[in-house]
Amino acid sequence: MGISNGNDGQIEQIAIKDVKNDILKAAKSLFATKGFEGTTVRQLCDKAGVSLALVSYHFGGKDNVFYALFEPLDRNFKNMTYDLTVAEKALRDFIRSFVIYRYEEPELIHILQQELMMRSPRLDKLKNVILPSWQQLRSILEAGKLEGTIQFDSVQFAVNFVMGTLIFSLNDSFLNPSESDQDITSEQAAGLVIRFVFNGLNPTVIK
Amino acid sequence: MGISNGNDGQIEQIAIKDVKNDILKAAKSLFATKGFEGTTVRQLCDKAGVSLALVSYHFGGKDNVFYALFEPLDRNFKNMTYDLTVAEKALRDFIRSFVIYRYEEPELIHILQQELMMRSPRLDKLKNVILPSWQQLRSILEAGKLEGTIQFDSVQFAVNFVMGTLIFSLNDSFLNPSESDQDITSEQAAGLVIRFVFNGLNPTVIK
DNA sequence: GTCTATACGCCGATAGAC
DNA sequence: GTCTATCGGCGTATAGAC
Repeated sequence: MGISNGNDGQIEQIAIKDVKNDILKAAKSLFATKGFEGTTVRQLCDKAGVSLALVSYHFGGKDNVFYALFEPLDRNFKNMTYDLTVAEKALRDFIRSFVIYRYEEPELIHILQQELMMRSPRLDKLKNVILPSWQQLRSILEAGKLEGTIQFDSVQFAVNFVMGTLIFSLNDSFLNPSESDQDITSEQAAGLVIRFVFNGLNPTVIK
Repeated sequence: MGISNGNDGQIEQIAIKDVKNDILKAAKSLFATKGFEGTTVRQLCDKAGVSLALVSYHFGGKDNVFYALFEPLDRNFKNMTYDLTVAEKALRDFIRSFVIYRYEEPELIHILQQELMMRSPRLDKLKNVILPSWQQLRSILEAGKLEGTIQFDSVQFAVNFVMGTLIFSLNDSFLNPSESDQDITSEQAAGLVIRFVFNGLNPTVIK
């Protein structure tokens, strides 16, 4: 149980083959590029350089490898809160931390998006990871509306707009084949997203 | 070949069982809710009320059922062009037609999103359907920047922002469990999206 | 054209040797 | 703990009767 690092009680961590970690690393990469169902346990073990049986032995099945991937993310986002009395700053912070996390863990976020789009049966156990963010954003937006600093007609649409912008704020090599990676830092990207969203939600001129 | 309606040369179209169409209808619904790979040919035929063998007989395999779904969309979007000399209007029209089409064919668009997210092997044959839209939007935005009516730093990000907003502009029952369907028309929804995007791309006040 | 029955491959999981 | 070999199930496609 818990966050075993594969060599419990052992101090020497370096250069010891950690099968569980190898499988997790392979899974993160493969799930991100081919999807959960599009990845076979055989591919997983090949990439990890271990034999077929070890996924079941260490995790008890392919599904549990998947859930194990999201344990760190779960721990991260649980503790995150925003001061709703200054909604504008809260929104800015929310966006920045999302964009930055996205740059740090692009595969994990991408897998999450895939599962969301597919309405996968695994989402049920991932609710703890996803819904809090959505609800935080909604609370921030509603607080901002009361405060008068954020404007919109429908919370629903506003939440969707912001999340849509956030989720598509990373380049997609398929959709943007010409331009290779832009050399933009996560901070710069966060700035662009913040500007777009803030302008979008503060309609100074009705067109 | 082509758009056979299942009873070639026949005038009487009503109440004749059209197996091909029944399969397509079932496929559209099932692919949208369970994904392409998550749907089996058996489920497909059950829902269509025909026997297992007919998918292969009429379409030559599950894959071809999928591609057949997008033939009408392909024809639609091929002919669509926008007058780039008035970029602001072009952008408005682009957004409106996208949102409205999304309300008319929610399943088709949803399937497209799924496939995009999964980087599915089927995307290659769907390039003709997807890339033109992306490129049109990019052209419009670039024209607007020259014209001075649309402002942004990075085309890349601007395209992604707009597309993200568009794609997430429909309600997701999973992410918004409380609110049931909002009674909003496609025109109203288009208006909301247009306002968000236009404000987002016209930074009148830097915050 | 449409059906039922079946072939064949691939997947996830496990048994059992080491 | 890790391996190889194998089981049972399911998915697609097809053969063959009608």
